[in-house]
Amino acid sequence: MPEGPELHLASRYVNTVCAGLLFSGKVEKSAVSKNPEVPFESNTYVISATPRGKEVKLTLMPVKEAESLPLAEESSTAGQDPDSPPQPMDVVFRFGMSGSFKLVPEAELPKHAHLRFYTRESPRRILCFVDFRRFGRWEVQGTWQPDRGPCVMLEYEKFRLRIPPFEKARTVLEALQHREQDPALTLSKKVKLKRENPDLLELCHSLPMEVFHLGGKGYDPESSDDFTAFQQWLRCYYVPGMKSLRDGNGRTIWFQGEPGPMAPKGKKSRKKHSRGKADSDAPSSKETKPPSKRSSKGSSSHEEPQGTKKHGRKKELIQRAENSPANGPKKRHARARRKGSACQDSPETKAPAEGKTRSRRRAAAYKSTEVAAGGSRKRQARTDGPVTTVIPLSSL
DNA sequence: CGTCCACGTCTAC
DNA sequence: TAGACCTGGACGG
Repeated sequence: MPEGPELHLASRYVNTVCAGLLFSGKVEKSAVSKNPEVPFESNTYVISATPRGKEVKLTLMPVKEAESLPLAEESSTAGQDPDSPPQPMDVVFRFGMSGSFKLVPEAELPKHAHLRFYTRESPRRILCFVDFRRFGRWEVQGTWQPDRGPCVMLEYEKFRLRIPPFEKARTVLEALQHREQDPALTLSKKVKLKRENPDLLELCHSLPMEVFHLGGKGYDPESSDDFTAFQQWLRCYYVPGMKSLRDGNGRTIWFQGEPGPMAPKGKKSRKKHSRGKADSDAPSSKETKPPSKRSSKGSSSHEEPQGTKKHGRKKELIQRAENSPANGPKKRHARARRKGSACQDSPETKAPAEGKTRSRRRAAAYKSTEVAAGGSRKRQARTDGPVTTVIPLSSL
């Protein structure tokens, strides 16, 4: 679950479920993951988490057991000097598109659990890093990525610093200044006005905060099938009647009203998927199909959202929205597909068949702040938050 | 069955 | 600035 607020919630989840929980042994990595092994081993350790933007740091902290050093017992330290206790270790995670943490009974190891921390209890449990698409990364003894933007949850004030170097951005910020209210007002009045009439920068913070306060409704591995609260919260993303366009990076931007003067015009041909190189993980097959060319042009931004039009999603969404008993029989899951896909992910487990279909229609509406940020962000900067390096005046 | 799409980075041209 | 990296659900034929 990759959005900023969700990583924040993931961190809280880990700290909640792991509070007072003792872990033991080695950290186990799935065979298919290309991420590094985590060479940590301890008889007894605890786990805590720290969030920052779109990263979460797990700290593995060995616990000194005051009384438990019976000599014979320490046989389990493979490559470790028995005399020196294991050192604490930090592991920094990025979640990619689908990463999450989940604490489960050992008997219920989920599919795609690529990193596993075992508890010490008798029926063991496992804290898993679950990531079915495997875009997530972790780094042993990692630190926060240096060129990331500030955390919208914890470092919001940094967004107010560093006036962007380009004129238009400065103009915009000046415009925000000019919105300042009457200096004669009391502070509480000013705060109140600001709350009622938030500017762009204000929203960069308040939106993720709102998601965070949805709490378990938005991110909760225990009841991860229920996204209704989050969907209710969304105003544009996949909301019927809203428009969407693809930006220069091929990302679909949802919005209401006019797209603005910087809207993508040309609509270049889409990315195509073709070659897939046979990985040890991949199901072989002949991947030599010609680049399927389809050039969807003409991004008529009025009309319906492009994505919805093409695939009838709008219908689907309206249907969902109207999914009340009064609407008569829907054919909804007319064909419940049960594909027994070759799950190479966790070969050693019999992947509990888990038939729930999770809704995919959930994501990052708060990201819509990027719409206003225009396309000119710093080259390499990751999109942790609205690191609005340039906010063209015209886009406001 | 094939195509398209999805909450994000990375890196090779 | 395109692909690459992945899995899997929805949909079209």
